[in-house]
Amino acid sequence: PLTNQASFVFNEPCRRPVLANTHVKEMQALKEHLGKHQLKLTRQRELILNAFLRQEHITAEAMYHQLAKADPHLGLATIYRTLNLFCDAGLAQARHFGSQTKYDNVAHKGHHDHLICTGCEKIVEFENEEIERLQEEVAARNGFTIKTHRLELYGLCSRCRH
Amino acid sequence: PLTNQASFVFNEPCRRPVLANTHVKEMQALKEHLGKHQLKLTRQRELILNAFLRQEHITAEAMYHQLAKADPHLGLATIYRTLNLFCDAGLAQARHFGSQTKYDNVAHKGHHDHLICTGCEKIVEFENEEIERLQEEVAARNGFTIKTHRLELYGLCSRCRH
DNA sequence: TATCATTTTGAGACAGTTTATCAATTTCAA
DNA sequence: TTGAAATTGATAAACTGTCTCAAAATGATA
Repeated sequence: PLTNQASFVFNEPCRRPVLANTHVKEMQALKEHLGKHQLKLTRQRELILNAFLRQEHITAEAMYHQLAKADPHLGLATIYRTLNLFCDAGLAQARHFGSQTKYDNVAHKGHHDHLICTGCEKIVEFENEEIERLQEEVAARNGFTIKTHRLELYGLCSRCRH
Repeated sequence: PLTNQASFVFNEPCRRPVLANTHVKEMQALKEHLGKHQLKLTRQRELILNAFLRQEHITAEAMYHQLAKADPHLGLATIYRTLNLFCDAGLAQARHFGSQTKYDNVAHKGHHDHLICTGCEKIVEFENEEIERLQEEVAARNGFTIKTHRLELYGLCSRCRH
Protein backbone atom coordinates (compact mmCIF):
# COMPACT_ATOMS: atom_id res chain seq x y z
CA PRO A 1 0.00 0.00 0.00
CA LEU A 2 1.54 3.21 -1.15
CA THR A 3 0.15 5.47 1.55
CA ASN A 4 1.71 3.43 4.35
CA GLN A 5 5.09 3.45 2.71
CA ALA A 6 4.88 7.13 2.05
CA SER A 7 3.99 7.76 5.64
CA PHE A 8 6.91 5.69 6.85
CA VAL A 9 9.42 7.54 4.70
CA PHE A 10 8.01 10.86 5.77
CA ASN A 11 8.50 10.16 9.43
CA GLU A 12 12.11 9.12 9.19
CA PRO A 13 14.64 11.56 10.62
CA CYS A 14 15.80 13.94 7.98
CA ARG A 15 19.38 12.97 7.21
CA ARG A 16 21.99 13.90 4.65
CA PRO A 17 21.97 14.43 1.79
CA VAL A 18 18.95 16.65 1.67
CA LEU A 19 19.67 18.60 -1.48
CA ALA A 20 21.52 17.93 -4.65
CA ASN A 21 24.70 19.92 -4.41
CA THR A 22 24.91 22.27 -7.33
CA HIS A 23 28.04 23.99 -6.09
CA VAL A 24 30.67 21.31 -6.37
CA LYS A 25 33.67 23.64 -6.31
CA GLU A 26 32.63 25.49 -3.17
CA MET A 27 31.63 22.26 -1.48
CA GLN A 28 35.09 20.97 -2.20
CA ALA A 29 36.68 24.08 -0.76
CA LEU A 30 34.61 23.74 2.39
CA LYS A 31 35.52 20.07 2.81
CA GLU A 32 39.14 20.96 2.43
CA HIS A 33 38.91 23.58 5.16
CA LEU A 34 37.01 21.18 7.43
CA GLY A 35 39.62 18.48 6.91
CA LYS A 36 42.47 20.81 7.76
CA HIS A 37 40.88 21.93 11.00
CA GLN A 38 39.37 18.73 12.39
CA LEU A 39 35.89 19.98 11.72
CA LYS A 40 32.98 17.91 10.55
CA LEU A 41 30.58 18.08 7.68
CA THR A 42 27.02 18.25 8.95
CA ARG A 43 23.60 18.32 7.40
CA GLN A 44 23.20 21.92 8.59
CA ARG A 45 26.46 23.05 7.04
CA GLU A 46 25.48 21.59 3.69
CA LEU A 47 22.04 23.11 3.89
CA ILE A 48 23.35 26.54 4.78
CA LEU A 49 26.10 26.39 2.16
CA ASN A 50 23.63 25.65 -0.61
CA ALA A 51 21.30 28.40 0.49
CA PHE A 52 24.17 30.84 0.92
CA LEU A 53 25.63 30.21 -2.52
CA ARG A 54 22.34 31.06 -4.17
CA GLN A 55 22.61 34.60 -2.81
CA GLU A 56 24.91 37.44 -3.55
CA HIS A 57 24.84 38.61 0.05
CA ILE A 58 22.61 37.95 3.02
CA THR A 59 22.28 38.55 6.75
CA ALA A 60 22.15 35.77 9.29
CA GLU A 61 18.66 36.80 10.29
CA ALA A 62 17.40 36.71 6.70
CA MET A 63 18.88 33.28 6.19
CA TYR A 64 17.27 32.12 9.41
CA HIS A 65 13.83 33.02 8.14
CA GLN A 66 14.52 31.72 4.69
CA LEU A 67 15.61 28.32 5.96
CA ALA A 68 12.79 28.02 8.47
CA LYS A 69 10.75 26.24 5.80
CA ALA A 70 13.47 23.75 4.97
CA ASP A 71 14.29 23.06 8.62
CA PRO A 72 12.13 24.71 11.29
CA HIS A 73 14.52 23.62 14.01
CA LEU A 74 17.64 25.16 12.55
CA GLY A 75 18.96 27.53 15.20
CA LEU A 76 20.04 31.10 14.66
CA ALA A 77 23.29 30.44 16.48
CA THR A 78 24.09 27.69 14.01
CA ILE A 79 23.59 30.10 11.14
CA TYR A 80 25.95 32.61 12.68
CA ARG A 81 28.51 29.92 13.45
CA THR A 82 28.30 28.51 9.97
CA LEU A 83 28.52 31.83 8.16
CA ASN A 84 31.57 32.68 10.22
CA LEU A 85 32.97 29.30 9.30
CA PHE A 86 32.46 30.16 5.64
CA CYS A 87 34.45 33.33 6.22
CA ASP A 88 37.29 31.30 7.69
CA ALA A 89 37.11 28.97 4.72
CA GLY A 90 37.30 31.90 2.34
CA LEU A 91 33.85 31.33 0.87
CA ALA A 92 32.26 34.36 2.48
CA GLN A 93 33.25 37.83 3.54
CA ALA A 94 31.56 39.68 6.37
CA ARG A 95 30.59 43.28 5.89
CA HIS A 96 29.23 45.46 8.65
CA PHE A 97 26.39 47.61 7.50
CA GLY A 98 24.55 49.77 9.99
CA SER A 99 23.96 47.53 12.97
CA GLN A 100 23.89 44.32 10.96
CA THR A 101 26.47 42.09 9.34
CA LYS A 102 26.03 41.04 5.75
CA TYR A 103 27.80 37.97 4.45
CA ASP A 104 28.96 38.27 0.86
CA ASN A 105 29.25 35.33 -1.46
CA VAL A 106 32.86 35.55 -2.55
CA ALA A 107 32.55 32.90 -5.26
CA HIS A 108 29.74 34.74 -6.93
CA LYS A 109 32.11 37.36 -8.21
CA GLY A 110 35.72 37.89 -8.92
CA HIS A 111 37.04 41.30 -8.10
CA HIS A 112 34.09 43.04 -6.66
CA ASP A 113 33.97 46.40 -5.04
CA HIS A 114 30.82 47.99 -3.74
CA LEU A 115 28.93 51.22 -4.09
CA ILE A 116 26.51 51.30 -1.20
CA CYS A 117 23.59 53.68 -0.86
CA THR A 118 23.16 54.65 2.77
CA GLY A 119 19.59 55.73 2.01
CA CYS A 120 18.02 52.61 0.53
CA GLU A 121 20.85 50.12 1.09
CA LYS A 122 21.06 49.41 -2.60
CA ILE A 123 24.38 47.85 -3.56
CA VAL A 124 26.04 48.31 -6.91
CA GLU A 125 29.06 46.20 -7.76
CA PHE A 126 31.84 47.60 -9.82
CA GLU A 127 35.31 46.82 -10.97
CA ASN A 128 38.04 49.24 -11.88
CA GLU A 129 41.33 48.05 -13.29
CA GLU A 130 43.02 51.37 -12.70
CA ILE A 131 42.17 51.39 -9.02
CA GLU A 132 43.44 47.85 -8.67
CA ARG A 133 46.70 48.82 -10.33
CA LEU A 134 47.14 51.80 -8.00
CA GLN A 135 46.45 49.57 -5.01
CA GLU A 136 49.29 47.29 -6.08
CA GLU A 137 51.49 50.33 -6.45
CA VAL A 138 50.73 51.60 -2.95
CA ALA A 139 51.31 48.14 -1.51
CA ALA A 140 54.62 47.71 -3.29
CA ARG A 141 55.78 51.10 -2.09
CA ASN A 142 55.18 49.92 1.47
CA GLY A 143 56.73 46.51 0.98
CA PHE A 144 53.40 44.69 1.08
CA THR A 145 52.13 41.84 -1.06
CA ILE A 146 48.34 42.10 -1.40
CA LYS A 147 46.30 38.97 -0.95
CA THR A 148 42.82 40.48 -0.90
CA HIS A 149 41.24 43.84 -0.57
CA ARG A 150 38.00 45.54 0.21
CA LEU A 151 36.75 48.78 -1.23
CA GLU A 152 33.39 50.20 -0.29
CA LEU A 153 32.06 53.59 -1.31
CA TYR A 154 29.22 54.88 0.83
CA GLY A 155 26.87 57.58 -0.32
CA LEU A 156 23.48 58.34 -1.79
CA CYS A 157 22.14 57.00 -5.05
CA SER A 158 20.45 59.38 -7.44
CA ARG A 159 16.98 58.51 -6.20
CA CYS A 160 17.75 58.94 -2.51
CA ARG A 161 19.52 62.23 -3.04
CA HIS A 162 16.17 63.89 -3.76
CA PRO B 1 42.98 83.60 54.28
CA LEU B 2 43.96 81.85 51.11
CA THR B 3 42.90 78.35 52.02
CA ASN B 4 39.31 79.32 52.65
CA GLN B 5 39.00 81.12 49.38
CA ALA B 6 40.63 78.27 47.51
CA SER B 7 38.22 75.86 49.12
CA PHE B 8 35.30 78.04 48.21
CA VAL B 9 36.30 78.24 44.56
CA PHE B 10 36.96 74.55 44.43
CA ASN B 11 33.52 73.67 45.66
CA GLU B 12 31.68 75.83 43.22
CA PRO B 13 29.80 74.03 40.49
CA CYS B 14 32.04 73.49 37.54
CA ARG B 15 30.84 75.83 34.86
CA ARG B 16 32.00 76.85 31.44
CA PRO B 17 34.60 77.53 30.20
CA VAL B 18 36.66 74.64 31.47
CA LEU B 19 39.32 74.47 28.80
CA ALA B 20 40.97 76.95 26.55
CA ASN B 21 39.56 76.32 23.12
CA THR B 22 42.37 75.60 20.73
CA HIS B 23 40.07 74.79 17.84
CA VAL B 24 38.44 78.09 17.08
CA LYS B 25 37.28 77.20 13.59
CA GLU B 26 35.51 74.00 14.57
CA MET B 27 34.04 75.65 17.64
CA GLN B 28 32.61 78.30 15.37
CA ALA B 29 31.14 75.69 13.06
CA LEU B 30 29.51 73.94 16.00
CA LYS B 31 28.04 77.17 17.34
CA GLU B 32 26.64 77.92 13.93
CA HIS B 33 24.94 74.54 13.79
CA LEU B 34 23.59 74.92 17.32
CA GLY B 35 22.19 78.33 16.51
CA LYS B 36 20.44 77.10 13.42
CA HIS B 37 18.73 74.25 15.25
CA GLN B 38 17.77 75.81 18.57
CA LEU B 39 20.36 73.79 20.41
CA LYS B 40 22.49 74.92 23.30
CA LEU B 41 26.17 75.05 23.97
CA THR B 42 26.99 73.09 27.10
CA ARG B 43 30.08 72.42 29.11
CA GLN B 44 29.93 68.77 28.00
CA ARG B 45 29.73 69.65 24.33
CA GLU B 46 32.77 71.88 24.60
CA LEU B 47 34.67 69.26 26.56
CA ILE B 48 33.86 66.52 24.08
CA LEU B 49 34.61 68.69 21.08
CA ASN B 50 38.07 69.53 22.33
CA ALA B 51 38.85 65.92 23.11
CA PHE B 52 37.45 64.77 19.79
CA LEU B 53 39.47 67.23 17.73
CA ARG B 54 42.69 65.96 19.20
CA GLN B 55 42.05 62.54 17.64
CA GLU B 56 41.95 61.27 14.12
CA HIS B 57 39.17 58.84 14.94
CA ILE B 58 37.75 57.40 18.12
CA THR B 59 34.91 55.27 19.43
CA ALA B 60 32.34 56.51 21.90
CA GLU B 61 33.50 53.97 24.42
CA ALA B 62 37.15 55.03 24.14
CA MET B 63 36.19 58.65 24.57
CA TYR B 64 34.10 57.73 27.60
CA HIS B 65 37.14 56.25 29.34
CA GLN B 66 39.42 58.99 28.17
CA LEU B 67 37.18 61.71 29.57
CA ALA B 68 36.48 59.90 32.83
CA LYS B 69 39.43 61.73 34.38
CA ALA B 70 38.27 65.15 33.23
CA ASP B 71 34.68 64.52 34.30
CA PRO B 72 33.84 61.26 36.08
CA HIS B 73 30.13 61.94 35.79
CA LEU B 74 30.03 62.39 32.05
CA GLY B 75 27.55 59.83 30.79
CA LEU B 76 28.08 57.46 27.91
CA ALA B 77 24.76 58.46 26.41
CA THR B 78 25.91 62.05 26.31
CA ILE B 79 29.02 61.02 24.41
CA TYR B 80 26.95 59.18 21.83
CA ARG B 81 24.49 62.04 21.54
CA THR B 82 27.28 64.56 21.17
CA LEU B 83 29.28 62.61 18.62
CA ASN B 84 26.13 62.17 16.57
CA LEU B 85 25.57 65.88 16.92
CA PHE B 86 29.06 66.47 15.52
CA CYS B 87 28.10 64.31 12.56
CA ASP B 88 25.03 66.45 11.96
CA ALA B 89 27.20 69.54 12.22
CA GLY B 90 29.62 68.14 9.67
CA LEU B 91 32.54 67.97 12.08
CA ALA B 92 32.58 64.19 12.35
CA GLN B 93 31.81 61.23 10.19
CA ALA B 94 30.62 57.90 11.54
CA ARG B 95 32.08 54.71 10.19
CA HIS B 96 31.16 51.17 11.10
CA PHE B 97 34.35 49.31 11.78
CA GLY B 98 33.97 45.76 13.02
CA SER B 99 31.10 45.81 15.47
CA GLN B 100 31.82 49.34 16.62
CA THR B 101 31.28 52.78 15.23
CA LYS B 102 34.28 55.00 14.84
CA TYR B 103 33.86 58.73 14.61
CA ASP B 104 36.33 60.32 12.23
CA ASN B 105 37.64 63.80 12.63
CA VAL B 106 36.71 65.32 9.31
CA ALA B 107 39.41 67.97 9.68
CA HIS B 108 42.01 65.18 9.44
CA LYS B 109 40.37 63.76 6.36
CA GLY B 110 42.36 61.76 3.85
CA HIS B 111 43.90 59.21 6.17
CA HIS B 112 41.12 56.70 5.78
CA ASP B 113 42.83 53.90 3.95
CA HIS B 114 44.71 51.00 5.45
CA LEU B 115 47.29 48.45 4.48
CA ILE B 116 46.86 45.55 6.86
CA CYS B 117 49.37 42.76 7.35
CA THR B 118 47.58 39.47 7.96
CA GLY B 119 50.75 38.08 9.50
CA CYS B 120 51.57 40.55 12.27
CA GLU B 121 48.43 42.71 12.09
CA LYS B 122 50.52 45.80 11.48
CA ILE B 123 48.46 48.61 9.99
CA VAL B 124 49.91 51.22 7.65
CA GLU B 125 47.78 54.20 6.79
CA PHE B 126 48.05 55.67 3.36
CA GLU B 127 46.48 58.22 1.15
CA ASN B 128 46.29 58.23 -2.62
CA GLU B 129 44.78 61.15 -4.44
CA GLU B 130 44.54 59.24 -7.69
CA ILE B 131 42.53 56.42 -6.15
CA GLU B 132 40.20 58.94 -4.51
CA ARG B 133 39.66 60.62 -7.83
CA LEU B 134 38.87 57.33 -9.55
CA GLN B 135 36.42 56.49 -6.79
CA GLU B 136 34.57 59.72 -7.44
CA GLU B 137 34.54 58.85 -11.11
CA VAL B 138 33.05 55.41 -10.53
CA ALA B 139 30.44 56.87 -8.18
CA ALA B 140 29.45 59.60 -10.62
CA ARG B 141 29.11 57.06 -13.42
CA ASN B 142 26.57 55.22 -11.25
CA GLY B 143 24.72 58.30 -10.12
CA PHE B 144 26.09 58.15 -6.59
CA THR B 145 27.35 60.93 -4.35
CA ILE B 146 30.06 59.57 -2.07
CA LYS B 147 29.91 60.56 1.56
CA THR B 148 32.60 58.26 2.86
CA HIS B 149 34.56 55.23 1.82
CA ARG B 150 36.59 52.38 3.10
CA LEU B 151 39.59 50.83 1.42
CA GLU B 152 41.55 48.06 3.06
CA LEU B 153 44.36 46.12 1.45
CA TYR B 154 45.16 42.81 3.12
CA GLY B 155 48.44 41.05 2.61
CA LEU B 156 51.87 40.38 4.05
CA CYS B 157 54.42 42.99 4.97
CA SER B 158 58.02 42.49 3.90
CA ARG B 159 59.05 41.00 7.23
CA CYS B 160 56.20 38.49 7.41
CA ARG B 161 56.72 37.35 3.84
CA HIS B 162 59.99 35.63 4.82
C1' DT C 1 20.68 90.03 37.52
C1' DA C 2 16.53 87.32 38.01
C1' DT C 3 13.09 84.75 35.66
C1' DC C 4 11.64 80.86 33.22
C1' DA C 5 10.57 78.17 28.97
C1' DT C 6 13.35 75.11 26.67
C1' DT C 7 17.12 72.09 26.10
C1' DT C 8 20.41 68.94 28.04
C1' DT C 9 22.20 65.80 31.17
C1' DG C 10 23.12 61.37 33.75
C1' DA C 11 21.72 57.02 35.09
C1' DG C 12 19.83 53.19 33.97
C1' DA C 13 16.30 50.68 31.33
C1' DC C 14 15.75 48.91 26.93
C1' DA C 15 16.32 47.02 22.09
C1' DG C 16 18.80 44.71 18.38
C1' DT C 17 22.66 41.88 17.04
C1' DT C 18 26.02 38.45 17.93
C1' DT C 19 28.45 35.11 20.93
C1' DA C 20 28.84 31.77 24.90
C1' DT C 21 27.01 27.88 27.46
C1' DC C 22 25.82 23.18 27.84
C1' DA C 23 23.26 18.85 27.62
C1' DA C 24 21.91 16.04 23.90
C1' DT C 25 22.91 14.57 19.33
C1' DT C 26 25.71 13.63 15.26
C1' DT C 27 29.86 12.66 12.84
C1' DC C 28 33.61 9.79 11.40
C1' DA C 29 37.79 7.15 12.07
C1' DA C 30 39.02 2.87 13.78
C1' DT D 1 29.44 -0.86 15.55
C1' DT D 2 31.72 1.90 18.80
C1' DG D 3 33.25 5.96 21.09
C1' DA D 4 35.96 10.20 21.28
C1' DA D 5 35.36 14.53 19.50
C1' DA D 6 32.70 17.98 17.21
C1' DT D 7 28.16 20.08 16.52
C1' DT D 8 23.59 21.42 17.44
C1' DG D 9 19.49 23.94 19.42
C1' DA D 10 17.73 26.64 22.97
C1' DT D 11 18.58 30.20 25.57
C1' DA D 12 21.36 33.07 28.55
C1' DA D 13 24.61 36.55 28.32
C1' DA D 14 27.39 40.21 26.20
C1' DC D 15 27.77 44.16 23.47
C1' DT D 16 26.70 48.41 21.18
C1' DG D 17 23.81 52.02 20.81
C1' DT D 18 19.23 54.46 21.83
C1' DC D 19 15.32 55.84 24.82
C1' DT D 20 13.26 57.59 29.11
C1' DC D 21 12.65 60.95 32.51
C1' DA D 22 13.49 63.67 36.60
C1' DA D 23 16.83 67.07 37.70
C1' DA D 24 19.97 70.54 36.12
C1' DA D 25 21.79 73.91 32.88
C1' DT D 26 21.23 77.23 29.22
C1' DG D 27 20.11 81.54 27.23
C1' DA D 28 16.56 84.84 25.79
C1' DT D 29 14.04 88.21 27.96
C1' DA D 30 12.67 91.48 31.29
